Amino acid sequence: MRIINDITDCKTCIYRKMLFPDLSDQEYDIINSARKEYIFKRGEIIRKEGETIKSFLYLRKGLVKLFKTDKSGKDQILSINKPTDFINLLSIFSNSTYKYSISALEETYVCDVDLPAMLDVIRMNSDFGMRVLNRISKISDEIIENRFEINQKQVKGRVAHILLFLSDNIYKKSSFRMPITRREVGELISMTTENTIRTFSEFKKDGLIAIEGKVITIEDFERLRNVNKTG
Amino acid sequence: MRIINDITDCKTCIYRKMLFPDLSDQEYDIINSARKEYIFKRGEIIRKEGETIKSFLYLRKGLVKLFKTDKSGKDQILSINKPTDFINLLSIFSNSTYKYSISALEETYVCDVDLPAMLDVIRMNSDFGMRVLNRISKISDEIIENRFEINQKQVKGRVAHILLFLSDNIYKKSSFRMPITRREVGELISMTTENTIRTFSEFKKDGLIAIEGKVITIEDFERLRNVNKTG
DNA sequence: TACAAATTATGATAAATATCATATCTAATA
DNA sequence: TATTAGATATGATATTTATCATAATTTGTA
Repeated sequence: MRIINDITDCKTCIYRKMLFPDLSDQEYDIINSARKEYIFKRGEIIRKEGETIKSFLYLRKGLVKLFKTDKSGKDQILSINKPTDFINLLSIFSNSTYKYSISALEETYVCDVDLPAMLDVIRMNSDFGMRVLNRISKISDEIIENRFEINQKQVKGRVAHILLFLSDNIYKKSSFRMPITRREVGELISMTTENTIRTFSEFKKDGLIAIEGKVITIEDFERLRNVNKTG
Repeated sequence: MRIINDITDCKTCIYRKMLFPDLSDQEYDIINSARKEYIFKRGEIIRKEGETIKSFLYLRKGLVKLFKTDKSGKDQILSINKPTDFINLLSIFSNSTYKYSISALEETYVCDVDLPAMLDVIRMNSDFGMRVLNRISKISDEIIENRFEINQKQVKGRVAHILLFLSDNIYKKSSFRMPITRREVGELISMTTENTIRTFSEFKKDGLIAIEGKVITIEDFERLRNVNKTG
């Protein structure tokens, strides 16, 4: 992890319009002066379950996973998040400590705004508050919705679900480098690594996808979407 | 469903201290005049997936389930909620329509406050807003946490989890009338009705619980907690 | 480059869970 | 009260998934 000293001013940030379109100069200054920017390398832990929540985290660039570790040491992945998500989740309002960990799946840029400063601006500008709330709550909603989907399916449907999620939501391409290992796919869909791998092999054999090293190409969207629905 | 015409004034409501300890008279009046109170009988639907969210719902008395229905018509229960939960969940901030349905598991009293009035008071009183947010976000957090727990376990552990949830969190007694059928227990823990029933029978045979009609008595907490942890 | 560790891969088998069938019991209601 | 739908119960069997074992391949790093 590396702190960026020469940070971008929020006023000129390219993401400004996505979140801060209507703050006053004073409000910008409060956020800007309470803000740090960090780069995390692939594999680095951004926040660990149990740590005190001290700031809002805004994902500027990169890809992260939110996960929990059970007593036996096994991980369960709650979600994969991309720019420009807030990755603090709801816990920021209901808990003082993180209930999950966050780690970087690729080089990731995070804006870190001190909690009190952010709450001050939310209190000053309730529209901004609602927008933040809206964005944060969407992440919880998606996790719940996603678990609902996953729970209805069995292995093949679950793997298809994840492949389509990566293709449709993250990369918006039919060909992409897998950002997570097969084990992690398993942690995301509550399946063993072996069965996840087997399913990838089967999809390849059946011509649904092509696998070249880490690169996956979806070759038959129609059938894959069908497996997602029915399998 | 029946509307209560002679509704309790928030200022004198016994639940006041749990949520509204510090509102001004003006703020009370805004909420009070935008408020209705309903009684739902056991089995009645309180809100249906897809309906427009028009109000905050506060559970005064009773017990409800939040559930989603998939394409094939099967239900999945997200959570069971008791007084004095807000039962709107997060969707209230991130969606305009319900993403799940709510139904009454017993006679249930619900306070229904128009959304715009509630948002006005939240804007006027940010401490109140934070308290509401805190309460709502806790429900989402609990759903996520609960799924995490359930996913790690297999049938026996899952059934034990639900029995202990009902005993520890809902009734705070070792003996209680089951508020949901075995099918619904299955919908809550992602298991078939048959396997859920079989597990109840097995717990009975092993002396962990006693079953008399709808009444369940936990007879051996220690072993049941152990099954919850390990099985 | 070479080594170690992690990842992907696949087979054989065991275990868990779902499905189908049938029967009894219970609760709602005409 | 008689009827019926739903809930509980249990067995037999099929299907799905996990576990264990072993090997090839890839990746990170000394």
